[in-house]
Amino acid sequence: MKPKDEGKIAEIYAATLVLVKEQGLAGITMSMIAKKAGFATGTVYIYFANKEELIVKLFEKCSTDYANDYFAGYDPSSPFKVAFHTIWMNMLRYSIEHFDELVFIEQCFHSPFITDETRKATKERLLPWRELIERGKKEKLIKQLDASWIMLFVRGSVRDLVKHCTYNQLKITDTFKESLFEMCWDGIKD
Amino acid sequence: MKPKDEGKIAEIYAATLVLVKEQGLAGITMSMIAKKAGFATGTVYIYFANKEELIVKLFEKCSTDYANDYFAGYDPSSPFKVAFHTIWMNMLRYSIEHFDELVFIEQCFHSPFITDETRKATKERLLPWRELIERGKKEKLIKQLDASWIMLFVRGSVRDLVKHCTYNQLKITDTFKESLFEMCWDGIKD
DNA sequence: AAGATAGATGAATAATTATTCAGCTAAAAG
DNA sequence: CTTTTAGCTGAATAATTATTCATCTATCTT
Repeated sequence: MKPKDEGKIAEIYAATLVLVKEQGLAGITMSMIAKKAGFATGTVYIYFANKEELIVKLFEKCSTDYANDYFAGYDPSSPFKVAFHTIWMNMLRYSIEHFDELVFIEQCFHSPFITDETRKATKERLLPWRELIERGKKEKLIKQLDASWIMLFVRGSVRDLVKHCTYNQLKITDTFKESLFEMCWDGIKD
Repeated sequence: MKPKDEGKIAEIYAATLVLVKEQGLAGITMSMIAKKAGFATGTVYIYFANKEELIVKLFEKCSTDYANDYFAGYDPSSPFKVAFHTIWMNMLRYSIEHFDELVFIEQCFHSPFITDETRKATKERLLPWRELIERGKKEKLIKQLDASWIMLFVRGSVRDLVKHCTYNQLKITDTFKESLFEMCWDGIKD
């Protein structure tokens, strides 16, 4: 028997992400995905039962990758600002390097494919980030605002900046990154 | 002869916005729109040649309304921080009161319906906002960063916060608004 | 090396959705 | 009040897209 080529799943995912970035979730079809990935339409159905399963599985993959990346090198015992900086930079790096995944996740959030439970699970993966913010509040280093607001303030500003830079093909330098960090930090610090 | 009921256009628009907010651009059909608006599918085609025209016209309407609202009560001769506050509050108010339009515009940006020219035109409507930021830089009141970055920093943070509050049905109080404003302001001030 | 099994193909079919249109209705004009 | 015109309807049709499947192919097993 011929073994399943698991590498094809990655190719299907990659093709889907590129197409969604270019056309949006509303603009993609299964045959477009197959063509972009370089094989026949029917092949996609060997790996995924249908379009919905493909989208949902890709969403879950992106969502967990995203959360893992968030906490790379994060040491909860380090000083607050250091820890915050680590996660902030991870967030920025992920947004830049996996821009198509960022767009895909965002589009899925407003689509019939993703259920409320999935949405909730996605948020829960960022719990350590929330806990860090709470710690910053306790240590009186940042403003005494709801942790969600702080998190959204930070993420929202990073996201829109990365979008702008990506669409306008602007190189994001280290100096630029530190300037952005400073904006975020100044915004939340006590 | 029977006159065209121009009010129907508004009903079609409203139905479309609600559906896109609930289902995303990928999840809506012409019959869903007609049903939601309360009349027959064919009627939609009396007012719009096809689905694309409907989406594009609605996008343009939302986009101009948005830009107009941005500058309501804006007096360029007032002190920088006052002017900034006015526009910032307009942005927030619009995002809250016209949340479905916000979602719709965002979805359209990543869709096959909107062309690059339309995207560009949308940005150009916010020119006075850019000019205000440049003025703030000249007056050394805000950081010497690219005006686009400042604008995106502000808009991104506001957008994600409004999304969160809307989806979680949190009431946005005046105190809350001023707290958010302060975060933004602290982030960009020199 | 031959048989067996599961992957790969892409044209055929099914399902969904966009769009049309023949008949119907309401309002304006005369 | 009648005519006329254009809006309205929703079932019918066209177009698009998802999904299947008969056939072919590659590779594993013995």
